[in-house]
Amino acid sequence: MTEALENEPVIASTIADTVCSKLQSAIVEGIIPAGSKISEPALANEFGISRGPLREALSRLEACNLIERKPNVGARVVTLTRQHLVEIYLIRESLEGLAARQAAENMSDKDINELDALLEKHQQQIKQDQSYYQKEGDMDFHFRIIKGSKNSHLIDMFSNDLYHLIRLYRYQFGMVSKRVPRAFVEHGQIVDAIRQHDGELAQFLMSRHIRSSRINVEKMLDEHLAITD
Amino acid sequence: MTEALENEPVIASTIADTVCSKLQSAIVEGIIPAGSKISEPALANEFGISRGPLREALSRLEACNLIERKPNVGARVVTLTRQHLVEIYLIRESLEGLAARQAAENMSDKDINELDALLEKHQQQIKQDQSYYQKEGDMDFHFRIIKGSKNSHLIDMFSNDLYHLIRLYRYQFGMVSKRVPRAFVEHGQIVDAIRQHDGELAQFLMSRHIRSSRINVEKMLDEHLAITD
DNA sequence: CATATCATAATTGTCGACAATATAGTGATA
DNA sequence: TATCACTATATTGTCGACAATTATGATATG
Repeated sequence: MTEALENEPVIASTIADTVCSKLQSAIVEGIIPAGSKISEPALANEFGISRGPLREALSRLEACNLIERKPNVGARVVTLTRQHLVEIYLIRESLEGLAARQAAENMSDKDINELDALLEKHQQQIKQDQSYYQKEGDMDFHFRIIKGSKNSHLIDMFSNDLYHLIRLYRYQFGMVSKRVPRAFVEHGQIVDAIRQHDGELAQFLMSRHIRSSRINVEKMLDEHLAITD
Repeated sequence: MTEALENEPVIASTIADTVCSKLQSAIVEGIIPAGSKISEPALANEFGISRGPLREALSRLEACNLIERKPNVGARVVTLTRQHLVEIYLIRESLEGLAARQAAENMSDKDINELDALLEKHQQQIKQDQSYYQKEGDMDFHFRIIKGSKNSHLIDMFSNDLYHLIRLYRYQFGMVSKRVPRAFVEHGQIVDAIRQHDGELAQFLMSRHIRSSRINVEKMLDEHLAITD
């Protein structure tokens, strides 16, 4: 609860901020479909704002890699290709391994207890409804570990860039894997390693966890087995 | 030479683009000192442009982590702390290890030959003038490997973010290490591994190379031995 | 009929002015 | 004297209009 207060010190948000958030959600959830062109006048009209703050929001979306802009031409929503997805997984394999290692070194007992609680909560959710865990819960866990690393630059990289792309992929490809039970077990192993402050082990387990996930995804993509349960 | 043409298809640069580049250089080279406040009217005046494109440039600088912006308050040039520097080194250790691995898998023979040529050139430069190699040459080498990974997202992350921060650190702390000869040897080992397409080895060597560099930097920072040769 | 050229329309980039917010300085009060 | 409140100033955020560039479609020509 202390955290909750610290995380939102003061929210002096500008129009560009709120619009950027809304657009992030809209793109991730596919409301603005992948590959579609973005018209500045149209969007500005829709939000009832001027083009100035909208352009600033677009700048940030470009930094998030959610849109691509060409000078004097315009912006398009990014389309996630298979190759790009693999690239992101490889990066996660590498970076989240580091995050787990630093989390094992830097997380406080309180942090770890909260992580445990999250795991417990996920177990409940899985019994009731796998889909939530698959879409957002898994992300919650991974993000928690990133934050636990206390590596501010690492946290930044995920918050501004990778986080949205991963969510985008989940919505866009929207396939349900049989790995959920297995992934949950692996999450438990990672937390154990962190609790023992075994950085090396945590790194190894996290890297392998994501690698397995990647291989699973590659297989599903190859077999065109999206949405097949 | 094919590459050279492909890399610069057409340069339809906007004002925001060029100003952003100039500001990047100015900040990295310390012309705009670390921690200094950025006044939008003043800067716009200096460049002879309006505040519109300047703000867009500032948005990108924020994405590069070269400045920090607070709503309704303004922008300040980032000041690189010791902790932040260590964070970046840890990230490089992780990411450039991955880059080396993928470079070993994906670099063509032509790419590798060019890498060899670069190494050769560096050897000449070291004999004449260590300082260039220290400041930019080393960066050239590392960036070349990143590009060699053919991992577009990885390349993006470095081009937009880490690259500038690393250069900033070099200028800001501006210390000369005795590791130059050793580092050069390690570069050679890495290229060898890449030539043999031994991804695992390349990854190991690159990670260790950066780790050594980090430890060296930490030691120098602890001893307050900046500028001491 | 296909291609090239040119004029038109639409979109993006840029500018200057106004509104909203934060900072600095002054004066009043405990 | 220190602290608080308030005013004045300066800076940032937002807007609407204009300029520059690109995309579109019609027309002419081989």
